[in-house]
Amino acid sequence: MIPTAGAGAPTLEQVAAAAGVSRSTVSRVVNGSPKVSPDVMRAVQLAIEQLDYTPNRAARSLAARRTMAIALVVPEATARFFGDPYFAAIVQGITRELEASDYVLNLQLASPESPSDKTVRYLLGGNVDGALVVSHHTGDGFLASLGERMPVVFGGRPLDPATDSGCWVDVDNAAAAASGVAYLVERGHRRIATIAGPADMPAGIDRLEGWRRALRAADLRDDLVAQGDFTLPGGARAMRELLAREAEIDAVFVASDLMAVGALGAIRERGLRVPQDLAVLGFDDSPAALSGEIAITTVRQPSVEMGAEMARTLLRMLAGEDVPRSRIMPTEVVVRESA
Amino acid sequence: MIPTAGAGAPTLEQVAAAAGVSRSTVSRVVNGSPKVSPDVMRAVQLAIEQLDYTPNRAARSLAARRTMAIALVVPEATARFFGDPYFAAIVQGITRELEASDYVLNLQLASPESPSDKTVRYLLGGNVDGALVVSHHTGDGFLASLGERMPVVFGGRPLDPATDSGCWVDVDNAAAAASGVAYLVERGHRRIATIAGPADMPAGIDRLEGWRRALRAADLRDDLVAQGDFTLPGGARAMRELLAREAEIDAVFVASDLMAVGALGAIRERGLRVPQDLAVLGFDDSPAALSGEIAITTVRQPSVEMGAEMARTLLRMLAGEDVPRSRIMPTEVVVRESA
DNA sequence: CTGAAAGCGCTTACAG
DNA sequence: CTGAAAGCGCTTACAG
Repeated sequence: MIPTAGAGAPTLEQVAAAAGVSRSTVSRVVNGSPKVSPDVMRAVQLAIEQLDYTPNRAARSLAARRTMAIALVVPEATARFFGDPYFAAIVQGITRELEASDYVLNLQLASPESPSDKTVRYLLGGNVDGALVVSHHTGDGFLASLGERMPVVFGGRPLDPATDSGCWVDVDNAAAAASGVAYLVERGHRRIATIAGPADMPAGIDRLEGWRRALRAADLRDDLVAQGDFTLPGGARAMRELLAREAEIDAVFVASDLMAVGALGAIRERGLRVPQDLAVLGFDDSPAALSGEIAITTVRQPSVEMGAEMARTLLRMLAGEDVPRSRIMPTEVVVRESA
Repeated sequence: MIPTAGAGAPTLEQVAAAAGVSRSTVSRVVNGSPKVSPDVMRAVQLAIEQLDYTPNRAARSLAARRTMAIALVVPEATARFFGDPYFAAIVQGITRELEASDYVLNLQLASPESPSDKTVRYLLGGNVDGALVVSHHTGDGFLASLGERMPVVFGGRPLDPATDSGCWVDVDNAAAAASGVAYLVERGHRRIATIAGPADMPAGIDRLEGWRRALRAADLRDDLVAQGDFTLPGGARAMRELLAREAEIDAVFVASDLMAVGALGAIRERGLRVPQDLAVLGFDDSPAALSGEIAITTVRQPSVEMGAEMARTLLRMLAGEDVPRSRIMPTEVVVRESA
């Protein structure tokens, strides 16, 4: 016999009867209303304890017109979501912050192109009170305008400031990348390539821009660009392409640590030493930077903290508070072995 | 001004009015009841379309006493959940199967020791109709007995057949490991070590047992065991330990591909060649097996398919169908470069 | 095949 | 500070 979930669970009505008060009063206690006398409060809490009462979520949602659920929307294939420690950090920050709240997190893995009908219906069908959107791409107008329909916090700046809505948490990717590349220049590197992130994502666009900016400031050539896709094999592929194109490269700025790990593999295949023959600078400071034999020097962004800040901001929006449109977090160059 | 989610959404009542029928009839159409005349059905569908109606999930849950939500419970730290491609495969299979259903998936990352109050309340509070539990450990009596409270499908056999409840999907880990080790023996290896998985998990216990069984069958010594934890650094650590203890090792069976990647790094540090000096056999056939420079020979388990099978089984339980208590999936040795 | 009505378990003004 | 009552938006026997 298969049991049924939540069958026979005690109701607020039963708690009220047990405590000898009205349902309204039990509701007030459950929701932490301040205007309940101490002794009544105690009686109700006792009854709740004895009956092991848990409020029915559906009934609560229906009556209060709030779901107490938040969607985490990630327009990426499952494999990429799980493959990049960056996401792990973001999720960790989010769950850490939500743990203390009454909200639950619902994960919506969408396709990178445009969200499925099911995702759209889910989001717009009143199933969540707000959404956290991470890793958004150009062309996803639906997500970009989601902020007009419900409270939304984006991880990363909007691609098109005109159409985009909602708040966001980000780092100054261009400045961060530029400071990393400036470090390479300072160390004496002159032929500096880059492995860029996707050209349809803010992080991809801005880090490339930062690399460019730093090279121009140093009067160096900015022609060595290989396109990456934020995956490990993509980083390896891009590095091979770079190596095939130009033998004189003495440093490479890779737009994510995971791609940097791939690049390191490609460099090793060619028998080159890191950092002696070729310096490698990553971005993120995710666990990937420390996963290989050589610790990767990287531009650190506080990913866990960014996830936490996203959640915190959404929680405040949900509580009706005013929040700043954007929050820019600090970055720093973390020097290790690879550069 | 922050918008409110789902505000002003059309109700079933409005659809009924627009279509000129009763609410009951609209409900029947929405739920695909067969006893609705074709023309009425068409009229209702038209009204639904025009109003862009989506049923209110909370109201539906409350009235039907079903949540249309499934929990995915993973008693692992965020970092491990995201770090191992095995989980990615499982989730991929699950979401693929659920995509076509009306159920949504709620991720519950719990601590490996015992689930937090919030997780327990969430599961028992009638928030989901059933649960999928992956990566369970000894000592988690709550999860083990969850099957007595609601429909549950486990990924992996129960640790204690007596107290455990619910259904499960698994491979024959012992037999699979034994066949892999038999392959190593066949290739002429004689001093075969193992890096085991956690001793509090079925997969850890059974793969170790399989390694042992195959060695004894071949009259070889089974004393070279190092304890791993299913993480990459853990695999590297265990391999270093093995290498320090015994110089004559000519092969190692590693209980997961991710640990095998770590082991490969440790072997390279020692200047040994794979597979010439030391053969490495992994387990899973996850993307990790192909992530490095050398393709890892591994014991394949159909992880995506196992996730899909778990979801399928739960869906059938939820539909009131009888399902087999367990389902054992096939495995095979995939020969590549490392052994 | 269709509708009227009760009810799912809560919250929330409104009175007092 | 507390309670009676309406109502949230659905589903589901029950009649017909």
